[in-house]
Amino acid sequence: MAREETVVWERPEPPRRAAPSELSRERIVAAALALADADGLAAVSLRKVAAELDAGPMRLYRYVATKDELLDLMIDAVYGEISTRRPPGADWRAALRALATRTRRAALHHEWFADLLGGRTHLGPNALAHGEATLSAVYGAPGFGDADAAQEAAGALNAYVVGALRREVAERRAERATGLDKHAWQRAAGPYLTRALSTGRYPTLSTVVHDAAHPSPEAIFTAGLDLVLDGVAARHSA
Amino acid sequence: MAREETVVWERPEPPRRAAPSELSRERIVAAALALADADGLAAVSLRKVAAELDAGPMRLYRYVATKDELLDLMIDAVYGEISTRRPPGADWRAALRALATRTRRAALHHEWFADLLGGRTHLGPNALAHGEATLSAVYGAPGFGDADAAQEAAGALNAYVVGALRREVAERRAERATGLDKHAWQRAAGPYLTRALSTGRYPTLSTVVHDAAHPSPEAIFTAGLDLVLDGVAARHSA
DNA sequence: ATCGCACGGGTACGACGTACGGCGCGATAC
DNA sequence: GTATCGCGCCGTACGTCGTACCCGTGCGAT
Repeated sequence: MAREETVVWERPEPPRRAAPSELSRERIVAAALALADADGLAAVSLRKVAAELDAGPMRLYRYVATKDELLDLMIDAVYGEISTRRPPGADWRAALRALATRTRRAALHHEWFADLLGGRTHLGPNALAHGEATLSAVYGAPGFGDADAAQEAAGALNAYVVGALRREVAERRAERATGLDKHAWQRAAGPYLTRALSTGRYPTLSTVVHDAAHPSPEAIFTAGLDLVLDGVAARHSA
Repeated sequence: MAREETVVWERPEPPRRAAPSELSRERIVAAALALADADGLAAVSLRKVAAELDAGPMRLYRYVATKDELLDLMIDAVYGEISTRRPPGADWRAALRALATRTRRAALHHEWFADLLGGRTHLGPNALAHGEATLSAVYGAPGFGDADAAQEAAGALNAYVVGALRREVAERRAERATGLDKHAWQRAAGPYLTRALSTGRYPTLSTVVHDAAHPSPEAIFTAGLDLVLDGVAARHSA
């Protein structure tokens, strides 16, 4: 650093006790969440997170071994926002419904969460708590004694939620990209789609798209959710 | 380029008719698939794909506007590998089962496909054909006249498949990362998990993990699949 | 007061997606 | 036949990324 190239007088003071900004995983993750919420996952870089905390990039490596690890922490933070409290007096079905709905709310609040959902095994404490809540909703229920049955039900439900949320977020983004137009998506989303559908190569698809009532995203989510829960119930009674 | 800074004799010839390597979307996508299959999605960069075809990076931009567009083409190429032919004499249930199973096979063959599943709206011709096949399996079935019901069933099934495949691929990778050990995953996957489970904070989770039979991934996939199909059937008869 | 060591984090590297603009080629005008 | 023009292809270069490396700093032992 500027060995002798200037005289003392015009050489800056040593970097003011560097950056006395206190760091912690919590502060780091909070800053990362803020960036991701504001501008998407792509806006989360170690450099930007660090800058947000008045630090150089490498300081973060004391708290996090790799960028992926930061993402893991972010995921678990969101799981932490999803309450796992069971509504009082709720049967297994209502309990599962509540968990799924809350997960959906979290994913819509942090759209980047959907990008990460199911991408790597989530083993953070909050994710485990979420898994615990899901499993205990069915495992305790009468007639659900089998551990395998419980795992199967919880796994299937979870898979549905992951897939449904990813699709919903993807559609929401596509919609937003074609201008903020309200529900003109299925006919405005690129004249391309209209053209593709009118080629006659996808007859069922175009009939269905044309005839369907296009319910709200929330209605679609709950309809599919109930469908899966019906499947769980079918196994349950058998 | 080297305006006059050397004499002719030591100035290289003009770049030999550049690279006469013939390009096409097909060749580009094929090269990208090969890279992704070999080393994962992260290994797919425009530079590497181009290099594979003896071209400079920018040549690809004649065929593809952006890297995301290349990814879209890759996705559609995989959808193209998934046969949409309906098994002869199959009812709606068998038809959906066949589609889901084939999708799974494709995702296990191209693990990176799972990374992209559900991430953006898939509107390529092969993806549309896949959607057509899914919808027509239920829309034609007796008692499935309602377009909304068909869309609901197809959507729920698709969401399940996306979530289940992402989880399966993620687990497979985690397993591979802890050494190639066969099925020691649930007890070796980090002593961390064992420790976490023995804290007593996840009682159901640890009971279930301990008691469950841990079936093969394929069995898990089909079990969940049948559960969802049961749900579809429940709606169907109603 | 001096020395030695450990380690925190700044500097720098290689790779990325792609904006930009200059070079070379084909078409047009004489 | 030659000179000029314009366009479009793609090489060069920029800004950014994750993180390896290693130097300088500050502390504990002497």
